[in-house]
Amino acid sequence: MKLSQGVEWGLHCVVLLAQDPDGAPVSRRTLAQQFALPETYLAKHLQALVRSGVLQATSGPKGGFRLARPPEEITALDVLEAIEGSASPFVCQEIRQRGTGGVPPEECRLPCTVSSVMAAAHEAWRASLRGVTVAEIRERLPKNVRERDVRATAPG
Amino acid sequence: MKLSQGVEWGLHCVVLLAQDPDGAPVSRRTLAQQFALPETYLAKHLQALVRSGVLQATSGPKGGFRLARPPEEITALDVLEAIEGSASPFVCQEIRQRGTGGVPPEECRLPCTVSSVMAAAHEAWRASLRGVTVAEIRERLPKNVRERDVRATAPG
DNA sequence: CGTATCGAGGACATCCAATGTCCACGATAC
DNA sequence: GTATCGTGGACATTGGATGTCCTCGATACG
Repeated sequence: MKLSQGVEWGLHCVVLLAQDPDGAPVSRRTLAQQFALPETYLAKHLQALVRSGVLQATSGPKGGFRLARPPEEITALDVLEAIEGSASPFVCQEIRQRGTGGVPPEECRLPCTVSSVMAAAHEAWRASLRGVTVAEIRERLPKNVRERDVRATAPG
Repeated sequence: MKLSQGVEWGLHCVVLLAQDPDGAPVSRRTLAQQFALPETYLAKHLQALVRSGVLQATSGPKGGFRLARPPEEITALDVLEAIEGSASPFVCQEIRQRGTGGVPPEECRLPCTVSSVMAAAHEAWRASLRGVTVAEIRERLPKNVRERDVRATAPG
């Protein structure tokens, strides 16, 4: 089980954008340079965040990305599922229906017990992430990091 | 994020073995036929369960696998981490230290906030799985499945 | 002791998603 | 009009998951 590293990129970028929610849009180039990330690949994840309604994009010169909602209304789960998708990491293959111990389909209308246990764990995981907002993450950063100006060090 | 299907195989096999904890060992062939799984590949996962102390293996004719502990003392987490490993799905790449916004290493002795949030979610997930034992899963199976004899339909 | 049946473990092939790059296109500020 | 931006598709690369095969040691049975 492995999470895409795009999740880390997305979370850090969204938190960074939360440091100046109403400022000018920040370009993907600036965001990529901020963390030394490959720009075009980061762009893929930023696109996913736009499609999910977490970020808002602006075209043209002076364009870029900003938060689509106040950081208090964006949860870590929003960012994660925008990038990773919301599918459960456990996919039940219904092996109970196969082989010499096969259970007939008419007895398999409900998910099997194993599947239910895994689903409950996934929901606990989601609940944990849903309980943390981007605003809270920002508040928990060290003071000097929290108050950094995103655009200050962007070279020409 | 995706779990290995070996987790599903392992859970079903362990639950099956829990239906007759003190019976004769069940061979990997019988287990594979029970769910129509590829035998040699299933063997890899069974080996992992042995290495983690969940199963106990016996060599020679009449050999096979049985539970290493009573099913009340085996949790879903034990089985899952035997097969998937116990590493967190989120691996912090410390991107906060890189790029134009780089934080100096001496300020990074503690894990970053993003990493902490992800770690808490992972722990919530583990706690959920740790709260369910193999014995409980077995109890929640339909009666006719729960009482099936593992070896009954094994052909020669 | 000899043989057949079992698990352990390594070498190897295959497949697919994650990662990363590049280009054509439309939008927009100046 | 042009340069800068995001969008989206095509493409190459890579590593892990999946799956097979072979050798080895252990053991039950005669």
